Amino acid sequence: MLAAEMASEMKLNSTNPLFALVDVNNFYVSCERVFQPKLEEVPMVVLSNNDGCAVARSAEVKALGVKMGTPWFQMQELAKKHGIQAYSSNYTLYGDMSSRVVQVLKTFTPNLEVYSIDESFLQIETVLKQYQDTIELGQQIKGQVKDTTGLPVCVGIGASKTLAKLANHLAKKHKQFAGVCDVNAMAKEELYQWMSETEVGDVWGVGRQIARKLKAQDIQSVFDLLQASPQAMRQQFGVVMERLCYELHGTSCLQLEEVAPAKQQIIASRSFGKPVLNQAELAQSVATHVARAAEKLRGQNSTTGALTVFIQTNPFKPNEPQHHQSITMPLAESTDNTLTLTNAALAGLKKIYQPNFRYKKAGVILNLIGDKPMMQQSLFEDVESKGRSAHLMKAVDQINTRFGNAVIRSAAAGTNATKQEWQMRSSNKSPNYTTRWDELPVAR
DNA sequence: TCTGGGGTCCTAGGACCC
DNA sequence: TCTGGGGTCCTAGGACCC
Repeated sequence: MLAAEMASEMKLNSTNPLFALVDVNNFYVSCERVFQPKLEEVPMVVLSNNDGCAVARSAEVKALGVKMGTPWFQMQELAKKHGIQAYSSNYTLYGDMSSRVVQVLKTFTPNLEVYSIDESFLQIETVLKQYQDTIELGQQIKGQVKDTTGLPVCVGIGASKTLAKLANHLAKKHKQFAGVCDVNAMAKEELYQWMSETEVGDVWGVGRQIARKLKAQDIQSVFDLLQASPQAMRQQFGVVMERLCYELHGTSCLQLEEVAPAKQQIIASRSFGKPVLNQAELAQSVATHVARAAEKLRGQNSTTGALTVFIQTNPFKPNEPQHHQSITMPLAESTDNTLTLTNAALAGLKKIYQPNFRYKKAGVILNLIGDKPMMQQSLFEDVESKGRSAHLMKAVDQINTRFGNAVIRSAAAGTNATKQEWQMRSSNKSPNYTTRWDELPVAR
């Protein structure tokens, strides 16, 4: 290599970002263990709402082959055989522990993105000079978090977020890394070796579907994916996949997001422990969900212009009659008022509720995009038989009965009605089409 | 009998406008 | 009335994440 090239490469390296991903091991399980040290080494799981399924597994349970999301009732025998203990989840506790971890991480660098309840990305190239090397920094982070919170973490380091994720995966899986892995400092040959031993499905952003399609073309390992042309991957899977390929090559495409953007939607929903058969009980649960959602809404200083209510029967019981329905209620003006939202939600529920179904889940969604009233119509019932126009008409009818002068956005989309028939009025200032039911034409 | 609760981004394709 | 290109806006649905 020429001196000039080397110099330019050095310069490039000095400004290139370096990411560390800090991830708590078996987060929920580890939280429980902090407060009950006797659970250390005990095979255990933390269960979802209603103690339905395992949402966290200790290392011992993972080793037994128990998958994430396994229903608790399905692992009864295994639990008995291996003495697996189960705990109900305590999200308040986990949230608190999570922020303590973040506080510790912020003492290393303010350039930090809280990615999930148990993971943060740190941008570390600027603070590196205070340490011997990246491994030293990683070990310091790991030690500090453990000393301060009692929680075990692994640290993965790489030139892109995707590589940091991969490094974290290696640190978790292979003991010889002692919890800290830097794929950036690795010799190329070694990295490629690890990559060829790691399944392509383990890459951040490659889910089940894409992994299946990749494997069908004999792209089995991360290394195989690295060999593929990003352009070809884009052709097949889209731009997200292309970015992912570049990231694997060490070109950072995904930036650190230090300020969490405001949510675009807020969901509050729950499954019922046992089937619910009447509207009154559904109403009660919906009201609770609205209250929670409204709290979250105020928490981020937003208002919402529309609210979706949905109710569902149990999809795991295909032999029972299924009823999945939702309705979006536009609001006269954007609000964060619990009472207003509750009234709209209950009115919506009244419209979609049908007796003689065994309901398993209810929830509400607040749509916040642009703070504008927003309509999303999705009534699933009878779509096939009635066709789309009839379907839409019914939706419009339902809303209009309640609101008289309904705000309908894009109501004409997907129907056979022409522009003249619909006579929609719109302007740039008000992107919503306002119309009345009695002005709507009959769908053909 | 018992199967979580959140979120995001992207694409395809229709309606519409000029 | 027909044809058509270029562009925007919108929704549904798929795929992914923890």
